[in-house]
Amino acid sequence: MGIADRKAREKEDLRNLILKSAKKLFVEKGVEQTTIRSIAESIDYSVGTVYLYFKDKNAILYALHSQGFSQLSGDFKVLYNVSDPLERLKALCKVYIQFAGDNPDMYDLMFNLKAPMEFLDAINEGEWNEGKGAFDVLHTTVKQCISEGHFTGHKSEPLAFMVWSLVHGMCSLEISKRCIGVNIKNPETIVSEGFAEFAKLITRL
Amino acid sequence: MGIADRKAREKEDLRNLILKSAKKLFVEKGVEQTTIRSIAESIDYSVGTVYLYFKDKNAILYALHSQGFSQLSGDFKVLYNVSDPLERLKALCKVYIQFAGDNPDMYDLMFNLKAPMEFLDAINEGEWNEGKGAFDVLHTTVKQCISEGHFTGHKSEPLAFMVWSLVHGMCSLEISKRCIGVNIKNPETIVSEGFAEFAKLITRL
DNA sequence: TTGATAAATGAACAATGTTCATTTATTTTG
DNA sequence: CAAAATAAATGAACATTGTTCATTTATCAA
Repeated sequence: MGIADRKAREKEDLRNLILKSAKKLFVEKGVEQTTIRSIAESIDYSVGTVYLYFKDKNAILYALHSQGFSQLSGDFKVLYNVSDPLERLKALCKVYIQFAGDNPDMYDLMFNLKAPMEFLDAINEGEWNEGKGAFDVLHTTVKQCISEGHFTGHKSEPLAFMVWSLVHGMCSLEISKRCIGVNIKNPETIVSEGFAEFAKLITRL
Repeated sequence: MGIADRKAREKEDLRNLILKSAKKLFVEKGVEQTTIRSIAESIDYSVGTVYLYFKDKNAILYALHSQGFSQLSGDFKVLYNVSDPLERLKALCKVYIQFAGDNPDMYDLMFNLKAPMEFLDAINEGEWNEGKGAFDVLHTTVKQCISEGHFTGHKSEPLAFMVWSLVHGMCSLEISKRCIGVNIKNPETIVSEGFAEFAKLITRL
């Protein structure tokens, strides 16, 4: 059916238009300041139409949340070129940090906002495939580091979690501007400096 | 003036009552679900009265934010008993993690919520003494580790930031339940296991 | 007792997320 | 092609929020 196809395509298009506009407004004005009305208005549709495509505001947040993880996964693809596991581990952290720095609002949405996860709870049984995929890349890399003789006596999963926590913590603190409040000398470069210390630290192991 | 004193005390009392009740509701129902009306109702005062004692909702959040840092600083006091800097550094992390685990909602309010920081921006020039104090304890400890021969070739401030990021990241990921979504085998123990890996790692340096 | 000051009230407002009866557009049917 | 059926879109209406402020009530000083 060509007509059904076209209608499906049109529905998909409008759905994407809503998401695109919502993301733009989120980045510009923040999640809380972005109203369904403003989203609707920005694409010249009525409020009700938005609710025809998304159950509620959290559903929009979750959809963007998913898009964010797709993008991050895409960014991770450059890691295929790095054969040495330890170098790949460090490169992975850098890609992660770069992503957070380039898309702070998106990062916040993905990791700090609770709304998308609540939506996830409500829908299925907490299955969060995007996040799982990203963590697996890290975990696998750590395992490869270990099997190449690094991190002797360490367990892969807690170690991977530790690395994730480290980079996530740096990005979160930077994004929420807690570094500035705490009077760090160079808030602009503290993340890369902090990570450099970590890289130095693990290179010897 | 005894009367003026009593009145000042009464004002202080009511202010604290509002805070106490607000904190209780925040912990029970979450920050967003707690309305000014519900706070007022729970202490049998009218909505307007709450606004007599706090400029707006963010002011309440910031007051609790400050209380949280006071509590954390208090918890840090046990560290005076630990003379070895490296042991003290590890103990500091443990106290931090313990605090976050015991008061997840408070921790979230202190480190993830943007509202209190926005309030801070609005009032004075981003001076955030409570946070500064807590970071200084960490920074000083790291410096002492270095002067005792640990972490050779590392810079104290970025290293302190790295440690802070690590524990903050672990606590944040745990509190926001991202660990569960990502299919970590034992989400209940991953924080202590992750930290154990870190402790093992720095003990050799 | 009375007037002034401070404290407390709650109705009212604007903004928000959300719903749903109604209208409009599109497709299918006779 | 007209009419019925289906799908899509609308926006007025509702409940709930943070916030304000004219009014009332309580407290104190003269």
